Amino acid sequence: MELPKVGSIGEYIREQRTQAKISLRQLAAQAGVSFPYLSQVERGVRKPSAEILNQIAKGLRISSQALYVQAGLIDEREPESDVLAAIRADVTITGRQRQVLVDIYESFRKENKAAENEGAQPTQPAEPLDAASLNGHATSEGYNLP
Amino acid sequence: MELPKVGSIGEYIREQRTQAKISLRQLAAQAGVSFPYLSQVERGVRKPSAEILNQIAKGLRISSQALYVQAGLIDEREPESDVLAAIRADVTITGRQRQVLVDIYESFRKENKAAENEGAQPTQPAEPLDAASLNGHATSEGYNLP
DNA sequence: CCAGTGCGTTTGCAAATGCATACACGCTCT
DNA sequence: AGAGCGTGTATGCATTTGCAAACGCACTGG
Repeated sequence: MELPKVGSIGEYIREQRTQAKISLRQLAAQAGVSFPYLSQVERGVRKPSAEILNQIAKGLRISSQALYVQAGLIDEREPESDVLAAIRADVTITGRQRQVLVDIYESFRKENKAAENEGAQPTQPAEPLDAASLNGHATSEGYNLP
Repeated sequence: MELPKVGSIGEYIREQRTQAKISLRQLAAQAGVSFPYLSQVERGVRKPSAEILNQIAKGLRISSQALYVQAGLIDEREPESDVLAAIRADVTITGRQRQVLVDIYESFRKENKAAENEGAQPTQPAEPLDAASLNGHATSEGYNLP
């Protein structure tokens, strides 16, 4: 067994960045790293240290552990905590709210899977979500909910 | 700001090692790193990369995450809700999708809390997010909070 | 007494990280 | 035509990682 996803950490970061629709420099600024270095990291030229990885995770607003798992730095013995199970087990929300969350999550999964199978389609496949209507700019300013 | 815990990771490793009653060289061998380097790491002279950390964790038979937390590489905020933790740890959705889910969930929580205190009076009738526009079919009937 | 073995530490040194600077390309104005 | 601003990329260089080899110290036993 060779290591399948050794270099995938860079791809993953770039994927997350482009999905978030922020530029390399923006992410670098938010993460507190230099943009040329981030570029090299995304292409697998350089392998970032844990600190850099952590800061990138912060800049991307994703969990550090997700990055570590992708980088193969965590054995991921756990079945990547099931979101649906957690939602169903939550007693602080109503049944209807639960249903909304489940539906949205599943639709995300479905569209992501569809995007995968589409291969490299230059045009953005169906814009999966009107996230802009939720928070406007998720990137620069902090998001605010009423 | 965050410089104090630089050496604590080394202390932690050494603590774990002595507690396991194995020598520096033994641990180095099991972890697949050189013993001189491990010595430096334990005294805070060198700061190991994530890979080394992961291997040391393996050698110590402890969870990688414990080490990362000690090294300050994982923020380990309070347990939060299981739902949020699961969402943040999910690698199958994009950062923006993640943020949408988090926002929706938090808004649910907030409104529920407001409903508790106010009795049955909807404090803010304006829906914080039109999640229905995200997936269209998910909640055709809409979801007015009780 | 001092060879043999274990321990942890120090000492160079190749290789890598991470940054600042400069570069090439694309786009929009005036 | 350019100037200007945006993107991502190559290059030079200080700093650091991480290792192999050599070191000092304590304990054994032939």
